[in-house]
Amino acid sequence: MDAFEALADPTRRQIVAMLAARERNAGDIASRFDMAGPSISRHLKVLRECGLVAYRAEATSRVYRLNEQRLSEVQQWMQAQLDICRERFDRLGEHLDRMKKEEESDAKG
Amino acid sequence: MDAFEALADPTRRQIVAMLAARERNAGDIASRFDMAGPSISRHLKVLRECGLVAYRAEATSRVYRLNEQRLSEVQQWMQAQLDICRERFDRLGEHLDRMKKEEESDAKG
DNA sequence: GTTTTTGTTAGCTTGACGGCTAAATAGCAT
DNA sequence: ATGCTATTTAGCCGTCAAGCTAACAAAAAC
Repeated sequence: MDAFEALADPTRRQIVAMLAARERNAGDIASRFDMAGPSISRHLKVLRECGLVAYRAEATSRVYRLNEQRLSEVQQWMQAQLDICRERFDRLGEHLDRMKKEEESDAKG
Repeated sequence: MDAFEALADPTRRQIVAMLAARERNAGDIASRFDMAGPSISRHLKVLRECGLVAYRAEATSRVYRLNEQRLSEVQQWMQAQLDICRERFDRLGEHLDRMKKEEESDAKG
């Protein structure tokens, strides 16, 4: 499952948001959801496998952290589409400006 | 289906990218995929219903365009998480700087 | 070494998604 | 009116995601 699919799930987005603020162990994360432990564990696995989070073992617990790099890749795709869209919009503005000027000079000439 | 789920599908992301560049009618979009027309039509419906695209009727065809606003909302969520993550990282940097300074003044004193 | 704590894996069920073909709808042309 | 083109809707099917419970693994504590 890729990062886009992983982020499609609201529970996983919440986990990402939690880890953006600070790292947490699996139990801490699970305790904040009204959902069985194994279900959260699976969500964490999905996030791990697509590279959105990583963890380190610490005694019996696993401390998860967000992988800012992978999230950034997704963000950049969104940004790129917006840029393309807005750049086109800007061009349209310029185009209309040109049309307006030509119209004015036509009126004069 | 919300915008995050809609963007989880690669075909729909391609459509979004196509429409970021310029508006296109349904047939034009469909022709660029090795997939039956109705399948693309369904993808367009999903994108419509979550507000990522809109269309206007033009003769027998429907001209689709990207709704930059909705895409922007998704982008902003990503950005917010990254900001939180990076702000924390910056704080850590400052913290380490403080520690280093204290260490230095300890060495002197 | 057994028990406790913490977390993951296995196995099952259910519901939704995404593809297809066939049929319906809507505008345009003749 | 009839047919032509563009697009969507209906209905079907296979796959897969996400939830649950029960079982397993590994480190820590006693």
